[in-house]
Amino acid sequence: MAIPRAAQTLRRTRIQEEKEEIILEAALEVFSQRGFHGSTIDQIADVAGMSKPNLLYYFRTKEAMHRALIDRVLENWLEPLKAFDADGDPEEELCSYIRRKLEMARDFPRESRLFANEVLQGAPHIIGVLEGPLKELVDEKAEVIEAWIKAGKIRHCDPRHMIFSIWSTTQHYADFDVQVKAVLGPGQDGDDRFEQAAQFLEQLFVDGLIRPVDVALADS
Amino acid sequence: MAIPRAAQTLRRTRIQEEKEEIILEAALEVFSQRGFHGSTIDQIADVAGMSKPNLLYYFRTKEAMHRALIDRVLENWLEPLKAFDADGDPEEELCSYIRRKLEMARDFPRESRLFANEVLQGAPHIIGVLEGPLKELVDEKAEVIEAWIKAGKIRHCDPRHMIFSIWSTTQHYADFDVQVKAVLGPGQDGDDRFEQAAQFLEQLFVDGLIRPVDVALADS
DNA sequence: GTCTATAAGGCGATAGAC
DNA sequence: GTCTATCGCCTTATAGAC
Repeated sequence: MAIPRAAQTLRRTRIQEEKEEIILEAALEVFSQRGFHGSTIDQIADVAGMSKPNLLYYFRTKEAMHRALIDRVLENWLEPLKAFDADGDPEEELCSYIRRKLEMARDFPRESRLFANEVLQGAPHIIGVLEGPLKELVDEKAEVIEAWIKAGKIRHCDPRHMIFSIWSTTQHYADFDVQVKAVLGPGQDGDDRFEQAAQFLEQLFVDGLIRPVDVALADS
Repeated sequence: MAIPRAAQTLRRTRIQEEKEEIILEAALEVFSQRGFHGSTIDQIADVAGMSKPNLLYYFRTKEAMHRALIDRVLENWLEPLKAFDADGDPEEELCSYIRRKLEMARDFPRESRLFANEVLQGAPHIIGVLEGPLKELVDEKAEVIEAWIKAGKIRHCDPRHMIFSIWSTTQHYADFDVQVKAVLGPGQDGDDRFEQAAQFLEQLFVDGLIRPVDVALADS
């Protein structure tokens, strides 16, 4: 028996949730690859193994599907930055943040590309998130970094641009994966490039932002 | 008088070139903002101030327009990396490359987004360039950097991932401009963020890759 | 060279049977 | 809940007058 639409947002059956899960998984696959405008409901229906009208039974419009997907993915996406801790050791926190972000680029490239596509095209659906929750989160973490600077634990630098540089360098391996693989050539095994990236980036950020402050220059 | 299509590629009149110029400028505006699939010929025609059939007189298909645009923009886009010189001082070369790339992000953000859109969606139209000319160029520059490393002029690191990190950090300010502006907030005047980025990135890369090798740690 | 008109097909969304 | 059929719009591309 059909359940009225209004009730769906309040209480959903297990089956409904499973179907929505399948649809959103397919939507992630398609939206992340071709962007919102480049994607069609047909493509998503194909991937989901369902008919187009059936998809539109669960999500009334293409936009609703996209919005639901964004909402669903956004939480996990911001988690690494939230985990950034003021009490920890700066070098350890920095490295662990880089590592986490690289792992996400490796394990959840579609999520990264979903947001990249969105932001690249002007972020029409999430501009509110960027100016609200995201900005507040960055402001909060920027204060942590400022405190480290004032305490002499890391070099003086602009905390916000430091965060940008971590975002860009790590997400690059998800968003521009085709280019990375093309430039590195075919001699690579599996996920080697992520290991190499981790090593390079940890060195870059640690030596660039931390080491010169409190560690004497000993070995090369 | 209509000139046969076949002749257009061989010899074009000034007027034809000017018209094509206008169309490609409009195409850049639209394609860079919405990606290939999200863009319509109508939108490009509007921006160009011409009728849709008129556009299709100069470029027979939407794909042809896109291809011509990519070809046209690609040359300038690779120039900064080509200018990377083995004979120069590593610190100077590195800084000047970063500065150049940041200037391009500031002055030609549409070109950056055009490629970002393309690569993000799997680079269907330029995969050949990535695997051919781009890879070769990077290979060549990687050797320069390797030579610097062996000469003890910069720290040991992976040259290709070093190039990736410069690309990603600088292009971030073009491709994700909306997000950068949202996070930095409204208190910014004009292009301040590019100045801040230049300062941060030069410090990061110089201290992270060069200074520890041959400069004693004196001042903080 | 540029226009209006239109063909041909893709797409989002709905109708209604089951 | 899921299907087939279809509406109505948008988009690429062409035809043909000027």
